[in-house]
Amino acid sequence: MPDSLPSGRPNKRDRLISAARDAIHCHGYAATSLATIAEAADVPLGNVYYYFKTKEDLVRAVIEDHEALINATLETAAAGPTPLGRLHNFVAELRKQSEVVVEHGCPLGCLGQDLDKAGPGLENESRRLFAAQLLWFETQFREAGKGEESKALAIHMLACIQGASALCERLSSAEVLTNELDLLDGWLHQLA
Amino acid sequence: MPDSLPSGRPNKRDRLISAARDAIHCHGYAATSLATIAEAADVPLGNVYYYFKTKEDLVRAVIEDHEALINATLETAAAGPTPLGRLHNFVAELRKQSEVVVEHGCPLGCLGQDLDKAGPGLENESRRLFAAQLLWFETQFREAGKGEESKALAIHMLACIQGASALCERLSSAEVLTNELDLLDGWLHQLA
DNA sequence: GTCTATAGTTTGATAGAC
DNA sequence: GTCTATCAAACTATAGAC
Repeated sequence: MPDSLPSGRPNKRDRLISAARDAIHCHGYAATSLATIAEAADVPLGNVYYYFKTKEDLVRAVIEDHEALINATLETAAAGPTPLGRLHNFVAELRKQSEVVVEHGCPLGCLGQDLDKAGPGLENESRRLFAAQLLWFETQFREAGKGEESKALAIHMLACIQGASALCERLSSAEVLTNELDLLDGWLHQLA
Repeated sequence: MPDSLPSGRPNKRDRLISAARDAIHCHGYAATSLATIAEAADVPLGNVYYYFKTKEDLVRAVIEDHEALINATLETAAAGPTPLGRLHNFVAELRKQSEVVVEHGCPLGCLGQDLDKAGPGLENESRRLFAAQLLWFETQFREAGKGEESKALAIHMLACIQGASALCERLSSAEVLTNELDLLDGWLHQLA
């Protein structure tokens, strides 16, 4: 019988993914052991391998989880009348994460670097973390009439977000992130 | 008798630091073993501990090496008549590193994240990697008459560089980096 | 200063009882 | 599906001969 549904806590598979996501965000992929993840998820170590054949398989599920989370955020931000307004909405969503970012960095950005450094099985997965964001940004810019420039604008916007998040963590200053997001809002305003 | 000076290759200590710097840049701190570093430096594993008491000590020496390298780059860029011209010079130096960045990311940025994720002994060392750069940027902006705004401008410039480098590696596109550096040059020009 | 051998621990992964 | 016990490999670090 399945272990989830109306009952108290999520099933073991989801608990493992969630625990892996958090541990990898805090300590990095290479430094996070399956034992740590299993303990945090309250699942016996040997049982992990029933749900995920390898550590690589588990992090692949974590990537999918991140993709679902960012897609949900994009859907939230999509509730706005104008394309530039929707981009402002997304920036507003980022502001809510500043406490997490100052502590452990951007979840997507950190995992992206980890994947680029990881072995040959994972090194091409990092672009997936940013694909949805980039496409959504580009779509908004295109709808705002930016034409062929839209893709470059999307990349620039994501680069600013990633750089601001990295520096925010490195300097342990949430103000760094909020200041840079202010600049981003100003930049968007100027594009109108 | 010392193992360096006019002879062929650097002494063992410097070889270890250089090998550690490269391996950590390629594969990350946590995933890089002392055995790998020792082999690349052509030093027996047991001998590493004569020069560095722990792996942490070795990465601390790598940090100092990075600080020396970035200081040398800043000195090169400092050869210019105007402060904004010197900032343009620095951007020009960054352009020369685009092949390395697209392959393994910004050496300072990657190590910075690794240090933030590492244990309590290293997590406060990452800001040292950026301190010299930030101070030098701020000095140039101040000399350009930007006053109290100078520090914020320095942080913004470094954030743009770091975000561009990260996305350049993530998307395996050197063009991402060069495009963003073009924007940075344009931004500096506009500040004049 | 240099190097071999190895201790002691942790890791990813498996076997097999229930 | 679940869990204990454990393997084989890799790791940081040390001991001790030279």
